[in-house]
Amino acid sequence: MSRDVRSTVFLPTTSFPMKADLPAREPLLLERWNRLGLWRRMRAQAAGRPKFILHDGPPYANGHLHMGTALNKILKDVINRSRQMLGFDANYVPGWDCHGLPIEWQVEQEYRKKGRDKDAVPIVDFRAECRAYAQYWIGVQSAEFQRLGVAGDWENPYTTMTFASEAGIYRELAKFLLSGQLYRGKKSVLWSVVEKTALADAEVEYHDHTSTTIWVKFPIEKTKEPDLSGTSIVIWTTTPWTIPGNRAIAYGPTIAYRVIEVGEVGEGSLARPGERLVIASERLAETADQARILTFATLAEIDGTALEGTVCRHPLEGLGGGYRFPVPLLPASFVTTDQGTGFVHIAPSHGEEDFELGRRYGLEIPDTVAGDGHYTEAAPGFVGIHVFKAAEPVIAALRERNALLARGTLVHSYPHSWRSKAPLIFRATDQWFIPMDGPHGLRAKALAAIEATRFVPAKGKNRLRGMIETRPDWCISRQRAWGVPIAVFVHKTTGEPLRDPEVCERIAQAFEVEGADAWWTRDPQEFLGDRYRKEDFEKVDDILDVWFESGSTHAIVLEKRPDLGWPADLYLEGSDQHRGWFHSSLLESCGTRGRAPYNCVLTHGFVVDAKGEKMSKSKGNVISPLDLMKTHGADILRLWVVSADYSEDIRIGKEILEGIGENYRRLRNTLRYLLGNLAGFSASERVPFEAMPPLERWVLHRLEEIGRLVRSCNEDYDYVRLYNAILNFCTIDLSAFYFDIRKDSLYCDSRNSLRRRAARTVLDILFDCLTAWLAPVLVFTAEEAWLVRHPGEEESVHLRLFPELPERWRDDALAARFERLREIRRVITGALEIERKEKRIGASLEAAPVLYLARSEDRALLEQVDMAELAITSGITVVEGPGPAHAFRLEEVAEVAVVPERAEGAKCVRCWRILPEVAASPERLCARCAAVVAELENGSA
RNA sequence: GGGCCCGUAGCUCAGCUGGUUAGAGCGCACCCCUGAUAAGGGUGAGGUCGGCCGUUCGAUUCGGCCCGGGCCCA
Repeated sequence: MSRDVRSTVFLPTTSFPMKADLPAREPLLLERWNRLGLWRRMRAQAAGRPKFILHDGPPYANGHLHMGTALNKILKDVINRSRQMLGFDANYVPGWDCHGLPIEWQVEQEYRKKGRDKDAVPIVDFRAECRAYAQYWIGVQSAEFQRLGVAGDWENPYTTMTFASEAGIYRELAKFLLSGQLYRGKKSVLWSVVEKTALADAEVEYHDHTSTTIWVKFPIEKTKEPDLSGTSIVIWTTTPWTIPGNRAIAYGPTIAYRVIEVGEVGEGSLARPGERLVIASERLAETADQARILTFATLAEIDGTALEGTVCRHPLEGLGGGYRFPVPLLPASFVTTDQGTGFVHIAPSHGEEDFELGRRYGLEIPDTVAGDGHYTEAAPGFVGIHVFKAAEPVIAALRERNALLARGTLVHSYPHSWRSKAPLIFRATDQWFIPMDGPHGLRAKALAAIEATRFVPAKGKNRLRGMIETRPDWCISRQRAWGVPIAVFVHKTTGEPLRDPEVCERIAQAFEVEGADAWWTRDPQEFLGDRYRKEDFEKVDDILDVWFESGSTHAIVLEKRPDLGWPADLYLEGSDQHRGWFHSSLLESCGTRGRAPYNCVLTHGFVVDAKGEKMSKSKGNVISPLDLMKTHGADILRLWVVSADYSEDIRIGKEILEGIGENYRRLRNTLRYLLGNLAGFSASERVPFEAMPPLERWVLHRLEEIGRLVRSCNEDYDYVRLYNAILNFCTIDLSAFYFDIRKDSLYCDSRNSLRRRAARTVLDILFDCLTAWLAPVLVFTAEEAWLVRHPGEEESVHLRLFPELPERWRDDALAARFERLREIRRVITGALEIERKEKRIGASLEAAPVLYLARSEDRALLEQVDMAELAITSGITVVEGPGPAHAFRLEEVAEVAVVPERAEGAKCVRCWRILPEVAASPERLCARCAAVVAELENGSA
């Protein structure tokens, strides 16, 4: 052999590295896209196409990204990019939720560190600091989202705190006000009597607190149940000061109760022998013990349902001339027998459950306690006493009336103010509500809108419907500073809010110019104009709940921006947003526009650890997307997103990421192999479909099939299915079959050979398809691969569309033939595997098996293709018949038998096939290779 | 405690309206190749379909209970 044969072999060559090194390479691609102005180009290119609008649910502008926000944004990005490549104009405008308590809280904490007092700072200055704080985190999060490869209008996002947004949100509120869908009512909220303000849940700390507990007798006045007449209901409470506010007693309809008559009592007992009491059976022993009742007789056992319609007298009846009202017994599911007596005293002003129950049954909601913690005139006998000092006076009054059965103390977890550390109380306060029912029928509209909306997965519909069906009126007011004000004037004598469109418009215009601060800085008379006098009105100082704000983004973003549109095609958030954004957006939009702001709602689950448990700092199982960026890269994270079923909770952990890495390498190597074998490919080399060998036509058939899957999976938002299909295609069809078979042709056939040219034509198509299909997910890798093949300053895979594949490629009959061929091939590889184990062969090219086919259809199949080529053997002999008994067979492949034989002849030094003709060649080349080598020598000579 | 939901091989997922020995890829084990080489090919072992009890001729698929987990309320 005179020359280096290896140099005549067309081995793959590419600059696309096998090692991805994503953490280093991705930032370079991001820079390139910024230089290129890729986003603007994508928009310009899609101008005029049908729009696809995924409206971004605004994350809260506070803190770094976590796995949940990363999952959410990546999923949105995959969908948007896919729609863009499907031929839509998928503009994506990211947004941020900026107002609200957490930011106020952070700013206030910074104040405290510096020893400043928030209340001493003018509200407008405080709001400015909150604004700056939000702006800072918007910058941080924006950079982090972009690092994940999320494409969007990052230069022009929306936020809820721009002056335009504040004005827009106020205009939405004004729609509710002017249409009569806004009323002021009472609500029981956690209240600090020290700061004289309502507190939100996040401002509450729970500490142990020692409370005085009391057992109180409520004499029955009226009952249907004869066993109950002349008895008293016994309640237990940890807040004696709420007794003046009592208006009802709750019982459990499924709880068993007992009527007892007190026998002997111990020393100091407040119980009187002979008196009759009603207590839950399960709580009897404990209660008797506490009351020092030594003996008692059970007079009757009754079900909770027997208590229906029973009415008691108030235990303080007559005190200070008050408490002369009936105290009804009401059924409630929250009554338990874990503690107490199985009866819960209900003070509608002083507890959430109490309040809701009171509202449902139309109870009075008295203002028994003022903001500073002192009893009002509504608490006769206690006026001016502070509730924290009320236990003894209340107990004394109860004892006087023989209404106290026992007292004690209890150490329990109790809410305290995070600021003053003082214990909190529940107190009825004025709040603003949007009614769910009534003349506007918001609930009915919302339920109808849910029916008209597509939910992915479908179970989301039930969840949202269930919440809308049972929710109380929407309380939209908060007693805070950082938000859009409920800019409403209430008439001092009528108590009615002023509903004047001109006033509202003046307020809105002021907000547009100088932001919502105007509500605090301007003279109210400016808003009221000439027709009203500010002295006649009370200016509301509450702000809007942030859920109303984010619920209005459809109006201030989709409707207002000319590059978007209303309603949205899709809202996509985590499943917690059934209670949150899906919910508030639905109510806001139904209240103002009569329908949902979205046509489709997609929900995803939560990110959990490898065991399926939630990630938390205390468990130490938190995985940060920002860390993964540094160790794995965004494409790995993105691949993780599409490889998981987002309709359920999504696990992440070391093993899972390793698996994703394996799959990533498979995809990357597929692209690399394509690139390597496409070196120097040009259009002139292309072979028309009709001239292609069956194997190529089969690959094109598979491509066409997957091309349709790409479209249907996008329609269904089913990325796992698509991802698995593409991965399996690369692994089973390409790597293990098509690529393996075509190596011989690609490496050794003449450059002019039809077979090699057809193969390269198909590789080119494969490259086009795979880079496009992977581009929405592997945004960096697909771009990197694309640029290797299509270098150019202005080039980007993200400016492409998914290829339109000709339907004529579809050939189900051909696919069926290949299915059978691959079955037969499996019998051959199975037979060769035994030979390998027995060390009779190594490479499959060392074999030239005898293939016995009993079926004539199978023999006909083998006439259309070269089975040796498909099985990568040096030869094959096809014989009619069942084959000898010792032949290799597979149970699941009927009527196929293989007798392995070693290939006869010598090994071609170029293509490594073992053929008889090579033995006769002085250069040890097969006929094909000899011709190719000659061709190359002539060409180079 | 209540509402909604989930639980198929080590991992990620398929399994239509109940019906033959429950599938795929990855991983794993073994073997081969050394011209995709921190690659590639082949063969194989892995599942009492969370558990228990029902309905049924028959249940991974329907019902109940329990266990484990998640979201939202309380």
